[in-house]
Parts: sequence; structure tokens; C-alpha cells
Amino acid sequence: MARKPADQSVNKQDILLAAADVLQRNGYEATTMKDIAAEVNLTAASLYHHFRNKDTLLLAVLEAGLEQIIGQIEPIVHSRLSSADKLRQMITAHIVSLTQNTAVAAAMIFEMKSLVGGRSELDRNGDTAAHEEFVARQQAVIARRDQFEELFRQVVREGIERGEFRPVDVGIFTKTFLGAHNWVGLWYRPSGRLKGHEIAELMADTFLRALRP
Amino acid sequence: MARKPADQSVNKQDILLAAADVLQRNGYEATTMKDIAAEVNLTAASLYHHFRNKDTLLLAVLEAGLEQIIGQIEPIVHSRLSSADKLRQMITAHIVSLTQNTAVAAAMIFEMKSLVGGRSELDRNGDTAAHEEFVARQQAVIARRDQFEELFRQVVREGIERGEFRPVDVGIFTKTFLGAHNWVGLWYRPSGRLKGHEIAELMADTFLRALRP
DNA sequence: AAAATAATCTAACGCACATTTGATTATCGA
DNA sequence: TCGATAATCAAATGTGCGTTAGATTATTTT
Repeated sequence: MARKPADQSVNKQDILLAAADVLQRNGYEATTMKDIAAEVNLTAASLYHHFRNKDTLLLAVLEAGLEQIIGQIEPIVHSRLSSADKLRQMITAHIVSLTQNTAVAAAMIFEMKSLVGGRSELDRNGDTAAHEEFVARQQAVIARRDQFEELFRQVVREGIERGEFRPVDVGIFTKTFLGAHNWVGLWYRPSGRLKGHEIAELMADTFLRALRP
Repeated sequence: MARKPADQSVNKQDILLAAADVLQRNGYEATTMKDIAAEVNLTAASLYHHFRNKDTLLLAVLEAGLEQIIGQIEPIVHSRLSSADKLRQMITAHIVSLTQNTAVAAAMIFEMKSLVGGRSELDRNGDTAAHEEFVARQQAVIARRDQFEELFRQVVREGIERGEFRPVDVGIFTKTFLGAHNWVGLWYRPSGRLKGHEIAELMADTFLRALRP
């Protein structure tokens, strides 16, 4: 089979998107390096030029997805809007983002837990130096996920203090709507009855109503 | 190693519970037959006396979990309560059930999708007879999951017709609170600040408020 | 243009895992 | 009590997958 001569080389970003795609379809364990490589017209071996190993690749997918969404949410928190307006915009941004990249969304939902409790491949081999760096990045992602959640909690708390919202259990209420959001990433289909922003609006209505004093 | 002579034999139910437990911790692909077997003090080979293969075992876990929760919800739907009371009881029953058996809950959330899109091991081997039976059971589980969701939709619709609830998009609203519920199964810890029934109450409050005309 | 580095490939390795085989022990119905 | 069936095991099989080694080609630097 003749090699395509000018098939220009692939970068990490391409691989991350492809990986998210395959991950969404198959889940981490069922996703092979070959699957991911095929998606970008490479061989499995070539991926190791870009990523140390499979676990690191997954981690990079999660990191990228997390930073992307936090980048969208954070400015809203620190704006001068009313708490209600903030929350509405945050909810919308989150859901729209999830529906626009369901691949990354699903990867984050399904694979995040493998960071918390899961045994990773590296656990048994002896490269402790690389392993420790990996564990550190792993914990950083978990911490970042918590910070993300805290952004929402902050706004709910603020709204209660300002008297815009009724007093609710901030932790539970936040987990309630974040759960609803994440779930969207699992059932949303671009071909469905409603678009992402329409779903977002309906859900924002629901939760802002539930917060009315 | 001397065999324990009177270690009485294990039944399918035991295996299903053990499997759900391991599944929760590791996810389907990362769960080995040996892991499950160890949980009930058997060897991997022995599991094949009870289940045709690994896929069938997963399927049985999902079937059992689904029937369990439907059995709890269905009577409420057909009772004489107000729609609001029905919904409150259904929400509570669902969440309490999820928190009482987080193993099965997580398995259902994470592994259900492998029924929809995933490639199962059997896909490539040639036993078409067994394979077709498997596919049939697989589709039955998916259909049953949809029926479960329809029970909730039904009550929301009924409440709107009776004027108890404001008119909402029934499909989206239902997916909203079911998403919130399922999420509970992923973060709930028995050692946490609130018990299952307390969480259930708070969430029911949220959604019933959002439905007020 | 030479040297250095980046990107990719083919081929091979080793291992963990699902599954099969065939034997062994327990239980139960007649 | 005996034959049948259920439940279990140890051992072997085959395969798919992550990963490595080493060579080859492309690109960038000097």
C-alpha cells in the first residue's frame, strides 16, 4: 500500500478530539489505541510519539474538556449581573457546550470516575517517576472538577444572600441541576426535536423557578 | 489448598449482587470474570456454570436492577393519589432505591449505554443462535428502560391535564429530574452529610416547586 | 546542504483475559 | 443406595491489546 506522501502530520489536538469521539462510542476500556489511531489515519504505534501511554491520553482529553467549559463559565461568575441572570447564563453555557461536544462531555462523565477509584495500567509497572507525575495530574483534574462545581455553588449561595433565591441546601441543589445537565450529554442527539439552546432554556426555567423565594 | 468441604453453593442472585459491586468499582470492560468470581469465592470457570458468558451476566444485572425499581414505581402511578403526591413518592422511591444499592445503580447508568451502541464480545463469533437470543434480551432491557421513563412522563402529563402542574415540556422536564436522580447514584456515599431519604425530599421539593402553576 | 529532530511505519513481545475442556466432588430423586 | 445432575475446580487455549524496538521518511535549524 503506497504511503500518501504529503498527508500532513497530525497534532495533539487532532488526536484529543478523535479520542473523545471514540471514547464516547466505546468507553475507555473498550477503546483501543488502534481505534483512536485509525480515526486520524495513523497506526497505534504512532500515537506514542504524542502521548506517553493510553492513560495519559485519556487524562489529556479530560483536562482539555474541563478547561474549555471552565473558561466559559468563570467570566459569568465574576460579572456584575444579578445572581439569577448569572445562573441562567451559566446553565445555558454549560448545556450548550455539552450538546456541542457530546464526545468530550460523555468522556468526562464516564471516565472521570476512573480517575477517582479506578486502577490504571501504570499501577503495576515499575516506572515510579512517570507514575507519580501521572498521579499528580490526575489529582489536579479532580480538583479542577471540584472548582468547576464550586463556581455554581458560589452563585447559588450569593443569590440566597442577596435575597434573590429562597434558601436551599446549596450543595444538593447544585448537584441536582449539574446532574440534570450532565445527563443531557448522554441522551442529546443533534437530530432530536430540540436544539441545545432550547433545552438549556427549558432547564434554566425549571431551576430558576425552583429558586424563587 | 484444602477445599472447604461444606462451603455451600452459590446461586445466581449472589453472583448478580457481587457482579454489580465489582462493576460499580471498575466498569464493565475493566471487570474480569475472575474479579466477580473472587467476590463469591469461586473461580472464573465456575461462573460459566451459571451464565453463558460475561455479556449475559452483565445483562442479567441490568435486568434485575430495572425490574426492582419498576416494581417500586409502578404501583404509585396507578394509585388514587394526586399527581403531586404520586410524583413526590416516585421521586423519593427512585432516589432512595439508588442510594440503597449504588452498585446496581451505577452499573445501570454506566453500562446501559453499552447495550445501545457498544460492540459486545459475541459480535464476532459464529454462534448466531445464542447471539440472536442475546440481542433480543438486550433490546428488551432497552425497551423496559423506556417504559420506566414513560411512567414518570405519564404522571407529569396527568398533572398538567388535571391543572395541578403548570404546562411544561413533558419530555425535557422528565429527563431533567431523572438525570438529577441518576447523578445521585454517582456521588452518594452512605457516610455523607445526608441520608438517601433526606436528599430525596430536597430534590422532590425542587421539582414540585418548579411544577407549580 | 548537513545535521538534528519530528513524525510515522512495520514487526514483534508479552501478558491478561474470556472461554473451553475434562475431571472431581456434592446433592438429590427414585 | 445408586444413578443422575449440579456445582465446582485446575489447566490449557487463543487472542486482542498496550507497548517497545528499530528503521524510514519528513521537516526544521544552522
